[in-house]
Amino acid sequence: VGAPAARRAAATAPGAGAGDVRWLAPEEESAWRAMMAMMVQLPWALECQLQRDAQLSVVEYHALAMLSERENHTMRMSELAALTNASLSRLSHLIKRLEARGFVRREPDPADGRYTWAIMTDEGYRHLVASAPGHLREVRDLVMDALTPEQVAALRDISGRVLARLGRAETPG
Amino acid sequence: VGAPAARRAAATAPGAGAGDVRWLAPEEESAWRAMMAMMVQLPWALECQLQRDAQLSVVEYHALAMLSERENHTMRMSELAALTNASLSRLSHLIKRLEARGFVRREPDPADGRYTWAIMTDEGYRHLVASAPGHLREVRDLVMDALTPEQVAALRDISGRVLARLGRAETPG
DNA sequence: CAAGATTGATCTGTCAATCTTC
DNA sequence: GAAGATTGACAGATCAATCTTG
Repeated sequence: VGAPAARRAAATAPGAGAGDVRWLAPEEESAWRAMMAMMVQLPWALECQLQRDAQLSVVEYHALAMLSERENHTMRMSELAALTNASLSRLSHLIKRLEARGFVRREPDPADGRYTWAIMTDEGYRHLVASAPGHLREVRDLVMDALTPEQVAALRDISGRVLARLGRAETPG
Repeated sequence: VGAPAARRAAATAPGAGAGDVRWLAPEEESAWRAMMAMMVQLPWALECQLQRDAQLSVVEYHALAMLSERENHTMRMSELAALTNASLSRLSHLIKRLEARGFVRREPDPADGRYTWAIMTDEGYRHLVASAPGHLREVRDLVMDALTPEQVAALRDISGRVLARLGRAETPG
């Protein structure tokens, strides 16, 4: 992970537990660099396409897509935040913007006032439907069509394993 | 890619070229969702660790790491920007901050004043060396140790293919 | 005037309160 | 008081100039 020069130095460094570090093997190093580059450039490309063609960010699109899968195009803010990998605070800001554009509206849950329902409007739905083909084309073009079916399956497994590690740390103690 | 509900609607939509869209197969859909979640959560986890333990962002760490690999810990701003997947503007702001902390300094190229050299200081190098083990541990823990050697190799190939697609679009015309 | 680099305005996300409801 | 949700202040990235050098 970067810094072969730092590696040499750390290998001879006195304290700070540097001695028990297992550095990356060359295959790991190259995999890591490629993955990091992809994780920067791919989201960026998706952002550009969606912004240009649909004036939406990827999270905004994702939020609308999640809502479209629900009865009445409705979901609690907290659940929507979890599904879009966003903090509640971020989602709140984001939905406020979509609300100003008329794509979503909010209502407190009549049964339990602590909850807020995010409700996609018909206009929001139309916008999503109009935006979907272009976004999908980009995903196909940059990822799915670049990979073999075996690689797509491997990608799912790999992502699943990494996500399991990530989830493990979330509830410390 | 999201919106199965939108898929149904788009399938019956009249115009706008929605008819020629090839939607994602179920295996593709699940791979895509897992990958997207990973691409959000993994960078975030790395940011948290580095920020907490070394007061560095991932890009900042990456920039220092790239500098550490060069003779005299020196590189042109434009080259460093390319290697860190950052825009020149972003790097300029970023280096300014690192400069204020004494980790880097800048000098115009004596031979060609258009170029600027970014030079990592000894203090910056010491900080990088001190930060590397913790960052590496996180990468191992969340990714490398979660995967088989075959999966690591697959990840490199997959990333390479996607990066090739991404690179293809950069020079339009 | 083309390319490297910097700057300032703006937008978005994060963080740390705060508010509300149960 | 705990959980869902919102808010405002701040930090960082982008974009569109701008400046400089060759």
